[in-house]
Amino acid sequence: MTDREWVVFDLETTGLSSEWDHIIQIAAVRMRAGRVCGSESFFSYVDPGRSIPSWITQYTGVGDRDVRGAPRVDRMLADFSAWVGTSTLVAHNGHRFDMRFLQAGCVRHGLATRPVTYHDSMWLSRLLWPQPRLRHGLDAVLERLRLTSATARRHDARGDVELLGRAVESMAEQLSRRSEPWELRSAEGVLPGS
DNA sequence: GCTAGGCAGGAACCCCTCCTCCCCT
Repeated sequence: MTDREWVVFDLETTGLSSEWDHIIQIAAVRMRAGRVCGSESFFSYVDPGRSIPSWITQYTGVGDRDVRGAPRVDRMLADFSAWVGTSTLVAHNGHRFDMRFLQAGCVRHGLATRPVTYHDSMWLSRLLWPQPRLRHGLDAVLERLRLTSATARRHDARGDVELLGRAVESMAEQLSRRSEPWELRSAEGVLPGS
């Protein structure tokens, strides 16, 4: 499963609804052969074209001043798509959150799209720890893996993607050591392209 | 539009429908 290149990414947005809300920050790291390539990262603020709600600034640390002059979502998505190339995307709760925002951005701007394969790192967590009633949120996963960082700021895309990259690395390594067969679920989303 | 939207997964029940909880910002 780790023979393909993976791009682990995280979005910060103005809220939870891909219909009503907008991306304000994206960060990503590339993984090769199951290892995060520290030198290969992607980061951008995104101008949502409207004021960022104060509770979102409190939550993420991202305010109007940060996104002023930043690319709009259509430009960011095009740049991100070029950077991703043929890699498989990975995001935490990406199936229900991040991938929907990527799709919504493409639809909103009428961008031609290409298919992109993705995994949800929550699926990795459920595969590794299938016990019922176990939580699989990022905080719970980080706690089980005993992953902390003195520098990574949670709820900033750069901080979250640093921690998520290490979590994905660790979970993939633990799964690869298993003797019994297993299969990681994948799905198809979209990025700009043709 | 604003602290909220919507899906996944389980239960009950027989193949969909309903319910509850999770998880992201």
